[in-house]
Amino acid sequence: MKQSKAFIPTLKEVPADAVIPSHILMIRAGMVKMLSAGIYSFLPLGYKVIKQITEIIREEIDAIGGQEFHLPALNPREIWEETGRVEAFGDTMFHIKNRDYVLAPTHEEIMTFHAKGILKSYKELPQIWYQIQTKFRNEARPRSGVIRGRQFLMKDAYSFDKSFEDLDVSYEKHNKAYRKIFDRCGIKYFVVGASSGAMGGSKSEEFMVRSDAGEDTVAHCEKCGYAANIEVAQSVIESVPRHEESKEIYEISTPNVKSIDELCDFLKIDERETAKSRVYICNDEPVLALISGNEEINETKLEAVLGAPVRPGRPEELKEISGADAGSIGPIGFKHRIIADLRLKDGNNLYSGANKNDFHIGGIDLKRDVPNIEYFDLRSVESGETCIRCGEKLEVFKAIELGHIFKLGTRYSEAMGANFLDVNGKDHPLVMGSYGIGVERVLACYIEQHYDDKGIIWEGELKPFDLHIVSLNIKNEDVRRESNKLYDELTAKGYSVLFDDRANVQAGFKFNDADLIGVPLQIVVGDRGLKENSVEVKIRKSGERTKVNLDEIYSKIEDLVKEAG
RNA sequence: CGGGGUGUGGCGCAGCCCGGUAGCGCGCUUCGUUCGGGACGAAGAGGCCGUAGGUUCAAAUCCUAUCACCCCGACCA
Repeated sequence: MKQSKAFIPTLKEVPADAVIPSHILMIRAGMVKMLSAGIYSFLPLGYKVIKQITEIIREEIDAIGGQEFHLPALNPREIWEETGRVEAFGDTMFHIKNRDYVLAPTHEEIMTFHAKGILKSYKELPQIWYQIQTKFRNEARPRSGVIRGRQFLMKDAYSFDKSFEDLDVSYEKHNKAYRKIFDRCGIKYFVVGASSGAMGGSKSEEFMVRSDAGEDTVAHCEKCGYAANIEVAQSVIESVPRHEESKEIYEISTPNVKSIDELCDFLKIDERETAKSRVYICNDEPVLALISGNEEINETKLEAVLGAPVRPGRPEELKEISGADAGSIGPIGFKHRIIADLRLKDGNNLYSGANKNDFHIGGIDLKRDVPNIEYFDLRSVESGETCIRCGEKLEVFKAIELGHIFKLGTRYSEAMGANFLDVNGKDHPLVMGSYGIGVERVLACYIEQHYDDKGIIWEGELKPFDLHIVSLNIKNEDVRRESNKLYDELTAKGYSVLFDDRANVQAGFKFNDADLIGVPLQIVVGDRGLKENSVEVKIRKSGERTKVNLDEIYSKIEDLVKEAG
């Protein structure tokens, strides 16, 4: 590809609207251009990489028996009514104004529609069907470039099995295929097990990539691979000590002391000697949640414990419920349900609010003084805490969900009546799995993990080109002749080559463009080197440059391509 | 949806407070010089200042409405 003819509109300046590295670099390298919020055009360079990603996905899904479909994005609304998902998606689903169609946000219903009445016998199972197509979701807030868009390219596969045991097999095939796909893409990822909850599915796992631009917070153990969403993550933590001797309860005047910090300051005590109170309303009933010191209650865990949504009590309600305002509430004399974080289990000699403004109580023994207390895991895991599985340190960080494999079960087949006949001629709903990959996210995540201050650094299978010939001063006849010769021969040898043959572009400009685009190997052809019959080969990743005699350039390139991938 | 911010040439921005008919850098066109890490000179092209109303002799600038985009949060997979 000759750059003088290629449409690769690189940008020197950082676009005002882009914030995260991958977004900035994709725009600057001329890979994408935004059309509207969350809607991007892929320009030739970006699309080239996208095609390579989808090719890897195709190979690996085909290898486990997948068959590719091409499905409509425009769907009759009624098919989505059958499974109740028009309501479930709500405003996230795009509706067509002048006909009763919706734009498909995913394709469970459509695949199930095709299975229905056609996959009639257990003999035809299992099937793995997939597609790589654009999905539409009316995201309230698109962000981070291509990572959360209103339309996005997704590979989604669906498996159809005759039993849950067979589903396990299909699921495991995808699990392995996904690892191969992301490994081949050169992405560092980890797998988070997620309990799939109310969807009726039994198991789901998310393939995640660490990134500040992520929308999920996870706890991860580098050593043993334990990974969990912060909403369910656990760690080994020390409970507050139970002292030999339990003191008697006593009231302390604590004027204007509201926060735990203020309380510790005022009484010259450690935060572990305190129990913080938060009042939540659940099913219109107040619940007092106690947590050690200044830790935060994890509301998702709380909701799981209580089995219903919660909301923090409003300031004006608190006095009515407890007799005091926030900052002076505590378990002693609290008339409603009391639950506490495990860390506080059987703690004694604790300080907490007195349910009387400007007073706290000391000498609290939860075992003695709060007999109805219940203990649960209510706190969020924090970085540096101990892994429950291997004892190493956990890290807590943001992550992007790249892929999701999910045992659906019969939710869709039952709702839509997609049944098959077993050996005995008996009707059963197809047992389904669904497996998604955000294709553009793969690209964005790759860049998030492979860049420096100059630009993108391509390696491995995703690289848009093997080689970048950078010809300095192509008006010089020797340079022109040798560059063209190199370009023709390297292309003939089967390398994909980007050739910066632009006249009237300064050397520095070309170097910077080449670093920005990030092809792994640059071959710099200039008259200076040609006088010694040599060109310079630069490895983009290390910045290392070597003079190579033209006589041995092809063998050298062969070695370097192998090395640099 | 709540909070904050921004809309001025292809890109990045100044001008707005204090109204007087639009400017800078990059990019683009032509010519010349240059030519190994984003060159230099000269001459050009390109904007009804997001949109719609209003105030005023006069609006990029003041007022109102509206739209778009970005960030934080909520929501979502």
